[in-house]
Amino acid sequence: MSRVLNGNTNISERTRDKVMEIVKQYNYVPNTLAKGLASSRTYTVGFCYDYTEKQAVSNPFFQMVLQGVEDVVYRRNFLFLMMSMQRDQLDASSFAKVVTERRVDGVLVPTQLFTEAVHSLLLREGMPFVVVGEPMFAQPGIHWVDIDNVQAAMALTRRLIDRGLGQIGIVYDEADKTKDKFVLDRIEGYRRAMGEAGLQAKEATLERLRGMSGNGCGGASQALIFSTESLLLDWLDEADEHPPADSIHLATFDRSPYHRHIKYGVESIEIELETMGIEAADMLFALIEKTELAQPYIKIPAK
Amino acid sequence: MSRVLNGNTNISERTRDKVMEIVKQYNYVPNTLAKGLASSRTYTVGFCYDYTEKQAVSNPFFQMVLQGVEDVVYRRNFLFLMMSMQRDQLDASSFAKVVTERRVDGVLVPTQLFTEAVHSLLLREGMPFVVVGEPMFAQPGIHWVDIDNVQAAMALTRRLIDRGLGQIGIVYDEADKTKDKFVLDRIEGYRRAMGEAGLQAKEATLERLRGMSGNGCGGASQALIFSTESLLLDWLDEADEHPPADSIHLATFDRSPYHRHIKYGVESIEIELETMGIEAADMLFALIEKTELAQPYIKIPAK
DNA sequence: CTGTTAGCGCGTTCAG
DNA sequence: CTGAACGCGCTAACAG
Repeated sequence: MSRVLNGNTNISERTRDKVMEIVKQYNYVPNTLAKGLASSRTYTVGFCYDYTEKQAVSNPFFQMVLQGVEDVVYRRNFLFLMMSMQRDQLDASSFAKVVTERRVDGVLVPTQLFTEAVHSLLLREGMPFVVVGEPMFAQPGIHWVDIDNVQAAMALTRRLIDRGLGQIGIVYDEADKTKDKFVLDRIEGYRRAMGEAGLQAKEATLERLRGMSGNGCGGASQALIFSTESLLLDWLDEADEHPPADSIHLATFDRSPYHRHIKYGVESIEIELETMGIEAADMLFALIEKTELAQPYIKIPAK
Repeated sequence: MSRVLNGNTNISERTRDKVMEIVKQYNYVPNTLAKGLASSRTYTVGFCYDYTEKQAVSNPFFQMVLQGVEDVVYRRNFLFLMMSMQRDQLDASSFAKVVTERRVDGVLVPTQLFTEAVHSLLLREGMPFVVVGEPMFAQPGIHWVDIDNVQAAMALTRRLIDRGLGQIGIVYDEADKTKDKFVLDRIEGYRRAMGEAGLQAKEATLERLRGMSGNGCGGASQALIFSTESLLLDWLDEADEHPPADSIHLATFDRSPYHRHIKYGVESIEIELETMGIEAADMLFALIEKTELAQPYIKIPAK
């Protein structure tokens, strides 16, 4: 009986039909748990998320990536489990529990959560995994998918340059720089675009910008690119107190419907979060099925 | 052996210790699947979410509620599964799959997704459930938890009144009104607060407001309360084209860090989404354990 | 109190 | 090609 349901070939037409009929009759639903117990697979993948990140700040990231993941997971007839994890509280997390109990066939881990401790746990348990976002530390055998932040920053910068803006600065946060790889990539992309246009790159933290306030909050820039959205919000706070002298353009990597209602124009670039979720899930399934992967990682270009 | 792990009382100290030692020694991890198969429980609850809702619009709702849910789910040593569902595509949804395969012990369903079809499926399968948000249709035996939107609207309205604003209108969308119960509640709360203050309530759709544009986009109001955030965004779009003649205050029920940077002041009220998640999950566990519930539903007051 | 055994519902043999 | 038996790891019921 299990043979017909699982598409085994060695089955006569007649038997198959007979089984199918009874299946319909009793409207039989296979028990995934039992199936899993017998085949030692769970037909479930896990998605790990940051418990500490309580910010309700417009965070399309989470939802969009999830959307993509769910898409392919559903198509494969899998389900997916959410696993919370507190930073540096690995043992107490439901993530650790799920992995050690082997309640999933593979996991997706956001780069912010992918510490060396997480990595070794995964390795020890032999659990397939894909990191969402480029990992903060390089190690052979780690598969990941990320947005091509260098390329996105170049595109965004070029867009400002094409507008005739020559004085363009980029704002970053010192702490983010060591914590999030994408901040470095965005700065890098900005530099390249400026270099190609023969313009001078100017990088500053919010504090440095404040020091240059003789020229307003923009430090003599016509445009400011914010490496993260929260920096943009911080800058806006300060601009309320000390408005910049000259007109200024703002730009960021996240989109918000509020942008067009801000006093200053806010330019942004579309980042394909959903695609990232899809690619990550596809990669994970390849690992689960031990398919040979063409490449250890994928970078998704922004449009 | 199963007896000691599951906290059975009829066990001698000596045996318990002996078992525990061996457990440590082999660092044994119980297999939840097998446990589930034997006890016909899954130690998992499902959270159903809207697949069609692709809007990355500042939607703290989802995340915040999830946060609360995860909190209590984790504390109970359960896990939770995400189940997508397309509106009016019940059969094809992973929600239906999870429920009929009994891969969870109970589910949480957002009111927007809680149709009669969903209800009868749940009933047929005998699956415990809690609706997140007040259901659109009344039926005995449905348990739900919601924000007290009437109270929240009253609080928000009063806050505007206390500011000395007398001409306060509320904006709603005709379609939302039939689809989302909370819109009705918010209008109701607004009415009450206005009534108590002896002020005249003025309700309008965005279209009606446009008609009154002789007096600007606000229709002679000093303040506008938007029943949903997307309406606020729509209004802002129109205000860019035809700015209101007089100064105007805006108010809404969702918070966004962008609000304070909008040309007009935006007042908002804190809605305790996380609490809603906690209460919903608690209620679900009560149902799963067949505990007697004090009340069929819970309304959470806004601060 | 404790050791033993029969399923839970499937996949996977192994004979026929 | 097909039916039957066994085992996945655990709980629950049954004797001791």
